[in-house]
Formats: sequence, structure tokens, C-alpha cells
Amino acid sequence: MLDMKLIRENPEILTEALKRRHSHIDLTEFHANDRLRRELLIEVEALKNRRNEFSRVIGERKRNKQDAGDLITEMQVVSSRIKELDEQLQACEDTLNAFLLETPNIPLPDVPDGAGEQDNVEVRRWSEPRSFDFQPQAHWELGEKLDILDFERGAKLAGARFTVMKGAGALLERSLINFMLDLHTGKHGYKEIFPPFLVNADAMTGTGQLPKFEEDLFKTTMGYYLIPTAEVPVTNLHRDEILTDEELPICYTAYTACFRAEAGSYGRDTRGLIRLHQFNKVELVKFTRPEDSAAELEKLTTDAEEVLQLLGLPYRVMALCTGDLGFSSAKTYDIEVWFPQQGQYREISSCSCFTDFQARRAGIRYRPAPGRTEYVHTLNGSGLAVGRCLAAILENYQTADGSVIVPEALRPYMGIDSI
RNA sequence: GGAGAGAUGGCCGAGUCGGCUGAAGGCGACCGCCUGCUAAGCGGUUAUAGUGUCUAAUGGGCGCUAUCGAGGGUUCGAAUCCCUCUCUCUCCGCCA
Repeated sequence: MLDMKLIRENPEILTEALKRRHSHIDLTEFHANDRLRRELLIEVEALKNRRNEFSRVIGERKRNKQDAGDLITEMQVVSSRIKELDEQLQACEDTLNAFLLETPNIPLPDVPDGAGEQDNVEVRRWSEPRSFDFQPQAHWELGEKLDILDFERGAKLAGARFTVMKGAGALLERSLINFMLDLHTGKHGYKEIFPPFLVNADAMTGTGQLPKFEEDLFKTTMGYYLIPTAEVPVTNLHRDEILTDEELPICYTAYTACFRAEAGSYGRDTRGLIRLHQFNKVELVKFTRPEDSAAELEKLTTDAEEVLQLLGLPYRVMALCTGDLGFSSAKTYDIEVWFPQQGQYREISSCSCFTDFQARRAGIRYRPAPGRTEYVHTLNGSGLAVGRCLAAILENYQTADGSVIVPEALRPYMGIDSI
């Protein structure tokens, strides 16, 4: 959510931002409603002021056993007028609020301009894709032949876009989760969180999934939402709180399962582990002072990169352009890992700075100085998507006979050196 | 699932038959005084948001409005009365 004052006083900033995002939102109605709101507010508050004063007088007279009938009659009229105005004001604020909830964040100045994915900019690249002296197989083929991935039975149990991990596959998944959590809590200093996987609508609104992206979410009959990422419960941990200056930055890491409806991606990545309705992810979340968020995003990204480095998986880092930027994000780096069978880099982590956009929605503030409050900046990134990481390991570490070497860093967790 | 109790400021905790309670009192925290130091003691400060106006070093000054779990109702007026919902606690039942 953006600052109403900013839109009021510097509408050109938002206009410019929307243009960079290739998004078309008309501000005329907003400005009209904003003016109307303040007019109504001035009128109704003046009346309420009168009502309060007269109530005091009425109270005094009653105590002194004096008649207050004349004032009460007058106040009846005032009160009914207040009620009318309050209703108009409410309607006006609902409209403004709906607008704010559906307006995307303003990209940071250093975000490259562009219309879509093709305009993203490569920032850096780590290691070189390995050259194969045989035809590399896709991870789903390897997984099925090794009997560690079972898509058929996943479909039997739940449907398309579900899988079952078995034996060394399940062990590898679990080892990756532990490996990532150990790295982030140990070396990088994040605090581990294990949150609920189901949350309420308020939490989903706080981080920006609702109201705009409801169709991407699974919802239970009881009204709970399944989390699409740990970002939701972990960021909302501090919803409606005022943090102290000293405790910032707060850095959390969390393993959760993630659930996505994947509406609108029907034909894409129908095979393998790339796009499932349920997948595991280790997430990194930070709450920072505004002035620190840019540097913290860089650190968060390199923290995520280190997972791939330790696993020996080639990757590149992309700066998303304005046209590809997520709704709530002000700046995003995607980390893309190499998939030999597809011959391309695929997203395995998305690291974003949301500036105060989520914090304003979720009411997450801090005290920069005694007596003052300010919104924090929130950041998050995958560190990493576990299933995609497993897939990348299978493909990059496969051998000619179809077995898979276990990366050095995972051997203490796996207890075996090949699958 | 059944029965009961409760939800007030950073925390604890008062709020009588609705009226000067944004909210007593205490604790904590901060500032100042005192003290050789510490402690004790004394004085003061200590919620958030919206909005008007003034000054304009955008940081405030002076006002107003709202908020006592959330929403609605009664009333000239509600933390106080009524309804709905949410959450917490206790006991019973069930259950990984």
C-alpha cells in the first residue's frame, strides 16, 4: 500500500511509476475521493466537537437537577446529521482503500526499465555449466528411473502437479531443507521460525496476496488460506507492532511447504518438479530501517546464492525490469540455476525489497527516535526453493549410467555419496 | 463438541446507578534534582492514527476527531447497557 499523502502531494511520482510498470491506473477518481474525504471529515468532526461540548453541558445540568430538554432536542438533529455524514465518509474511505490495495509498489530508481521478462538484466553469473559427454536426462526421467520421484502416484493421490518423493529422494529433500536452514541460522545469523501453513485473510492482505490475487491461493472451507510462501506468516509475525530501533534488522529464516493454485499457468512446466501445487521452500525474511534496506537486499541475495555455491550449481542473478516486477516489490533479483536438459537457467529464488509497501499494509513500524514512528522496510527471498534445487542437483550431478552424485556439502546430511 | 470466566495504555490493574476517564493507581522506561559511587528519595515526561491551522530549518506549536478485542445497536451522550463475531483461560469430552 502506498502513502496517501504521497499520492496527494506528489501524484507525478506515482504516475511515473505506473508508466514504468506499464500499468494503467487512473488517478482522477482517487483525487476526487481524497478531496471529498477531507471535506466530509472537516464537517463531521466539527459536528462531533459540538456534540461533545453539549453532552458535557447536559451532564452538568442533569447533575444540578436542571432541565436540558432544549439541548437534547437540538442534539438529536445534530446526531442524525453525524450519522449521515459518517456513512458517506465510510463509503468514501472504502473506495480510497480499495484503490490503495490494488495499486502496485513504486519501483526503486535503479530498477531497469522494461516491458517484460525479456528485458531483465543479468547482474552476475557464477561457475560454468558442465559439459556432458552424453545426452543429459531431465530430472523427472532420472527421478522415475531411480524410483525416488513418483509423479504417477502423486496424481493418483491428489492430481496433476503433485508428486511423491521416495527413499533417497525424500532423504535428499529433507537434507536440503536442513542444509539450508543450518547455513542461514549458523553462518548468516537468521533466526529460525516454524510458522502455521494456514493463515487468515488479514495476513494475506498484509503481504499483498489479497485482495488482488485470490485466484492463486488455495482456500479451505473454514476460511483459512494455505500459504503460497513463508513470506506470508513470517512477515505478518510483526503485523500491527511497533518495533524498537535496536532490534532492527530482524532476520528470519523459515522452512515451510508452499501451496499455489497455479491458475493461469495451465500449459507451463507440466512435467517435473518445477511447478507443483505443493512444494517446499526455505525462506529468508528481513525487517530493516529504510536506509538499510538496499544493502540488506544485496546481503540477502548473496546469502541465498551461497546455497548454490556450496552445492556447486551454476547460476546467474537477474535484476528484474519494471515490467516484470511483482506487485508488492520495489526491486527484485531472481537467482536462476542451470538446468542442463532444458539448456537454460530457471528461477530458483526471488529476492525482493518491498520498501514500506507491505509494512504500511500490515502496520509494521519502528521508533527511529523516542516519540516518533516510521514504517520499516520488509524484504524476503527464497533461500531456496527446495524442489527446484533437488531437480537441479539431479540434472547437474547425473552420470552416464543414470545415477546421481551427491554434492559434497550434502553428504553429512545424506550419509551416502551417490543415488 | 459441552459448561463457565474473561479481553482496558509497554506491563499490572481501577472504572460506582451510562455524563469533565485517553482513561485513577502501581510497575517499568526516559529526563532532571539530590547523593563521594550505587541504592533509596524528590520533580517531570511516557499510546496510536486522522485532520485543521500557525510557524514554516518537513521538525514542531496550538486545536479538533477517533480508538478501552472487532463490528453493529440503544441514547443528547457508552470502556460502562443490548446483539453478533473473534480470541484467551478453566473444567469435561474427543483426538495426532
